[in-house]
Amino acid sequence: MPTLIDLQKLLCPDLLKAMQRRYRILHTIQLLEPIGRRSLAEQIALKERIVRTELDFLTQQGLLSVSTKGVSLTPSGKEVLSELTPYIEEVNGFRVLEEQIKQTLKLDHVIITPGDSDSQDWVKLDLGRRASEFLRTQLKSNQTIAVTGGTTMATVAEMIQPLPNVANCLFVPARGGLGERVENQANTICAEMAKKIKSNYRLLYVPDPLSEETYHSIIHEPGVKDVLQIIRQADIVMHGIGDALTMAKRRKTSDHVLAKLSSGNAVSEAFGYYFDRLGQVVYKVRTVGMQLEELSKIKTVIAIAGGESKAAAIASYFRQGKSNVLITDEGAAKALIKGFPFR
Amino acid sequence: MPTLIDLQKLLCPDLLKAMQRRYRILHTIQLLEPIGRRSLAEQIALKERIVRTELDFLTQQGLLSVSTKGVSLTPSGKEVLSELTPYIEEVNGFRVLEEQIKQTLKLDHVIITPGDSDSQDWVKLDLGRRASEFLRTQLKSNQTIAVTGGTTMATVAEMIQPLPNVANCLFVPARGGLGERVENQANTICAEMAKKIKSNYRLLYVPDPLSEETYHSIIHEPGVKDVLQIIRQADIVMHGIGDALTMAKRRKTSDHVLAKLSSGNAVSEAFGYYFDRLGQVVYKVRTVGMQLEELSKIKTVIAIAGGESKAAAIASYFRQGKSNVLITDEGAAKALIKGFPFR
DNA sequence: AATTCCCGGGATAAATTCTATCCCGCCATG
DNA sequence: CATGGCGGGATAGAATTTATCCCGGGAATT
Repeated sequence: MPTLIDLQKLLCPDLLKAMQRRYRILHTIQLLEPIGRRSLAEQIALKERIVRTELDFLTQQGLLSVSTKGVSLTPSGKEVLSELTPYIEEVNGFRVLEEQIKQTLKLDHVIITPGDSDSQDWVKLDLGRRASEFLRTQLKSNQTIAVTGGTTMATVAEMIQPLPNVANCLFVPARGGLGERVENQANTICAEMAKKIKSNYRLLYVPDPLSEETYHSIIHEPGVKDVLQIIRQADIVMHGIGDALTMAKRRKTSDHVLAKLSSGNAVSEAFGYYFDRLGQVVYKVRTVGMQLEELSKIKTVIAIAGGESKAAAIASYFRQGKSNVLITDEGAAKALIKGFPFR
Repeated sequence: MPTLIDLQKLLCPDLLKAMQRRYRILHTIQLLEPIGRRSLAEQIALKERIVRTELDFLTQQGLLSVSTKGVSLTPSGKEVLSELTPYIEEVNGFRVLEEQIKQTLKLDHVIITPGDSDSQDWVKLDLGRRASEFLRTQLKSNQTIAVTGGTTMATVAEMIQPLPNVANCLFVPARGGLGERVENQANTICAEMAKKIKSNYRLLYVPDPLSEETYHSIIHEPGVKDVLQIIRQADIVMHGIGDALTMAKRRKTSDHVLAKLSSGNAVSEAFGYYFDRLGQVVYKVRTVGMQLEELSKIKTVIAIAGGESKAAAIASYFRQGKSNVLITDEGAAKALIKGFPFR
């Protein structure tokens, strides 16, 4: 028994595309509001005259309000967007994709957002928003959440909203500081998330990576030892998946290690582990924090990564990865299913 | 919780309009196939170039097949049309209209078809089709069906299809012959319906109307007496509702009777009864056959009438009418609800 | 066999809509 | 005060839609 969408795909496919386009416009406005026509046009790769036509129409329908600062969603615009989301996902065939990936990678949950983070910034924001919404469904009072750093995790912190029914949680960084911008460091993200949902946090002031000598010395520091203990007892972990060489360079890895990663055909990186296409660990940097083996004991491990170019890294990580939830975008999902690079 | 249609009405009303137009095209083709572009354009009041564009698209989508005789629905075209019907009715708000009329006229069932029979012939055909489909849901083996004459009833006979699960039914004319074309007479319609569903029929060879003297004589004729007995025991009655003066003229009513109908402000006619706007009987012609009072004893009495111009007659009849099912069209339904002429 | 009617496919011209691009004044921010 | 981003205004060219008509083929009717 076909749904209305199945019938409309056959009877007026062009107009479904129009619906998708308007949804995308509203959705992007929701993430970036208030935003002007030209910026929006740039974000969603449409000419400004076309965006204007659509904005005029949506405003006329009462879904947008216009000011000199830009356009924003009205309350009914927000409601329409929210109610429409499942239908748009049905149009996009996301349910099918989610199920395929779920079974292929043997996961408990897969969530796919529209777009491709490689092309549009708002897609990564949306990943963050969906990840925080998923966290909301899982989180209970008095729980401990360990989070990693990275740009995608930064969007989770940016998009997370207060959780009224949850109290007295504890956020900890899953690993030490990174050689990157402070706002993408686990400590910063951890603190921001904790503040936003009015919970506590502990920070980890250790370099990452570090020498064996320093490692053996630093793990006995009381301030470090305590946090490590908390990290190991986390109920939920949220982490990104990185492209191996990109992450290595970002972390100012030495030339000889870079050479090793290259010769080992490293594809992905998570928690200091570098994996090749088959999921084999080709390098491990010494870190203070959550270790890959420890993930097996944790009930909810959420991986967040998107972009078509990340598909290989995602597939590589999940060959051995212990995460049981993936939040990704349409670009990555389709590339995963295309069989590149796995199977 | 809004449906997808509610959301699409707001976000892309053009999509719904296009869907409605394509539905109407497919629907009209189903009723009149095979039909050419120019005829179809005329039927649905669109320019032939526009119809061509739509036909090209629908053919490309596999819903139509094209021959030198005209276009027809493909099997999947028929299926799509069938599956889409409830959605189109939701778009058109027919459910709401049906419910309103059901409650206003205190009926068991109301069925509304798209269009207005005043404007397009295919709408009357569709009334006939829907009426025969409804009959199919009600009819059981060994039942008796009494039918009247008229152009609308003729379309029921034209559109009815064999009923595999029903046997040994008996069709009888609800009243005697009319002063009109033979194909619209109750006898003809009765015979045609019976033949189409492989059942039996009895005919009634009596003039209608007739004098008191002839009446008292003819009702004792064995051939008439038997059929009258069967008519009174009918399980189902299907009848039309006529505009009073139109019917009177069609039946070659005398001038003095016409004057009486006019002075009595007759609005509708059924079973030889002429009703004014308030449902009062202003005139009764003597007929051999089903009488108005006898309808109360019959379980299923189906009235079939459409066209905006018929709304007054429908309302007038139902002020006192004993029918419990109405099958009408959108034009009549909307006029009924507009409060003209009742309430 | 001839004629008529309706068919699909072909075609042109005019009207309408869409699209690309740029400009102006206003407002907020640094 | 300068700068950046905003909405609203505007024109020109491109694309699509719309209106209308014609031709040859096939089927039905006379």
